[in-house]
Amino acid sequence: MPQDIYDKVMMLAKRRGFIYPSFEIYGGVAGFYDYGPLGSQLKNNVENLWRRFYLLKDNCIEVNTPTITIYDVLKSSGHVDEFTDLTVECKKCKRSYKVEDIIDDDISVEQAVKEDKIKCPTCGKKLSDAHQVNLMFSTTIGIGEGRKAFLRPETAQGIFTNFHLLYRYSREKLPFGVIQVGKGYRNEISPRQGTLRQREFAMAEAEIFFDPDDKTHPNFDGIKERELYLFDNEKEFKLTVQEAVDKKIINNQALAYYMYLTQDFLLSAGVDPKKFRFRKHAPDELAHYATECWDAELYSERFGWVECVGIADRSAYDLSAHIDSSGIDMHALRKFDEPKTINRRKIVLKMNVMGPLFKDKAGKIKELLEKIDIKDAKNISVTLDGKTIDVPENCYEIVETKEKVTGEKFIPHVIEPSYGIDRVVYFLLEHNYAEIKKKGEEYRILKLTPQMAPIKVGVFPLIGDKKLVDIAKDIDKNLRNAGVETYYDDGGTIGRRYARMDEIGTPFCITVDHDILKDNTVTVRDRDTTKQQRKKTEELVEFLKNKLSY
RNA sequence: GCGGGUAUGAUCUAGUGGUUAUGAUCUUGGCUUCCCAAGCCAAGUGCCCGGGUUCGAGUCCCGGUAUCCGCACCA
Repeated sequence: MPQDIYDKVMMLAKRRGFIYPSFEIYGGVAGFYDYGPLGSQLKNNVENLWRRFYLLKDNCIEVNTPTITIYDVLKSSGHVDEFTDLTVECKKCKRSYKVEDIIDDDISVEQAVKEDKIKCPTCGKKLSDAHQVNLMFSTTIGIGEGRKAFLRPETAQGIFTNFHLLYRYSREKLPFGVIQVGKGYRNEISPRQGTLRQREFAMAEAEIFFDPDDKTHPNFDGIKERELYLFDNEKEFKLTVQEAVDKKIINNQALAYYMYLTQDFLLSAGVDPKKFRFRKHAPDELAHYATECWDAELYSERFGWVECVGIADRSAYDLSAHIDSSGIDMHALRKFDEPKTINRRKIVLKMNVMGPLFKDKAGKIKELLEKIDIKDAKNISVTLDGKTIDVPENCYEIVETKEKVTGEKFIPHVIEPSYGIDRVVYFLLEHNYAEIKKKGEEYRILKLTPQMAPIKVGVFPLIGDKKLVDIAKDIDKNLRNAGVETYYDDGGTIGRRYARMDEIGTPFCITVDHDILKDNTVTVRDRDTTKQQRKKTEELVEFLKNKLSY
């Protein structure tokens, strides 16, 4: 029996082709959902609106990288170590532990569990239910042993691993932002709550790279007087973006700017402003890579406040990690206002002397010599394989040079807004779902914005008269050719057809009645007011395009 | 992963171990020619999966799966 809005929304979603449980004919699998025809279109509309905000408004660039990600990347990023622990819980004191931390190395985990060797370090009670907490799906690349890999738990790493190329693409100027829209995978222990927590899910992430000494944003002035909807774990309040930064409630301009962009996006998409807020992560709930994080939370009548967007300051965490493990230079250059001239003593090696003298070690010695700090022009030596090797004076020259230094290297910091698209899609359905009574019967309207609605216009002949049908079909075709998603319908009564469109959020309906034969006009009905206005057929495309534009 | 509830057409739902599984919504065709889910006629689609008990299981039992609630988990 339908009980609350979640049930009603999910019923409607399944019946009308928004969301289906995946693999249902084989019993279904928890954590997987299909988007049907209308759901796919709605999701596309959400993603495309998102792109408008990040690609157009914020001038980001977009990339696409594989969902299968090699071990090395996720090892460096910290995901491997944070994700593959066998954990146990103590039923009594409710603590959970990594098994490796509390048992001896010389017994296997299975054995330890069987023999009750695992005891709670805090209260001494027996621990049970050891289980693998590995939120990444693993796979192998190639046949046989193959190469270890995972399905990515976030799209971000594909951006970080290309940083040096993208930095060049952006003409070596900061800040610049890179986005990726795609699937992420987390092998959740027990996914629930429908599409709000899936094992395969759509994400839209932006990684914006900043100079850590300058976390300002070029568009900040334009939005600094706008209000942010904030929550400090006690009360909800509003502050302008500027105030939030001044009062240090939000650490820096960049973070605050992307919070506002996120708020603007969600409200434009049709999220109910009364069911929206930002909540700051407490220090102990921060992800391993984050130094500050704000969640955009949306309110569900069933589930309460749900995180839909995380906006994190990842600092230099990821780039540092990839520099360390790959050896690739992913630094950025901070240019000085004026190039500085630095006097340097430099060693110039005479390889024609060193070669014959050191033979196969010459190359390595050269590398070492180029790194050392030269204090004494004489008595130069290096340590190779534990042996000290003196380098005779005839092997090199010390020259005094003046070098122009144009800037200093640093590792950029990253601000990351990360969106769970499936959650946004669900909330658009829940927040826009409305029920009214019509003649005592329940009447459902999905008040999606015209921009988000999967179908923009219903096109109907008032009655099945062939003349009207032909004209209506013609109008339908013209609108489609003009790029407007339509739905032609001549089945059932006119009221039923309006009702069908209202239920899937179609904002407009065009009805062709007999007046078309006199003055070439049709009626255009507005979903929310049910008011109609007459329009000449030749005005339709322009009229609708105007209503549907962003 | 633990404990509890639930599972009947696309959706909602009735069903006491015993004929061909109830009703509604829905979909399709026909009549009606109509501006907000009208009516009439006809048709269509279903007992989550696997075992067991029984002469006989949608119904009882066991296991699985899905889903809901609570706990844990959600970097």
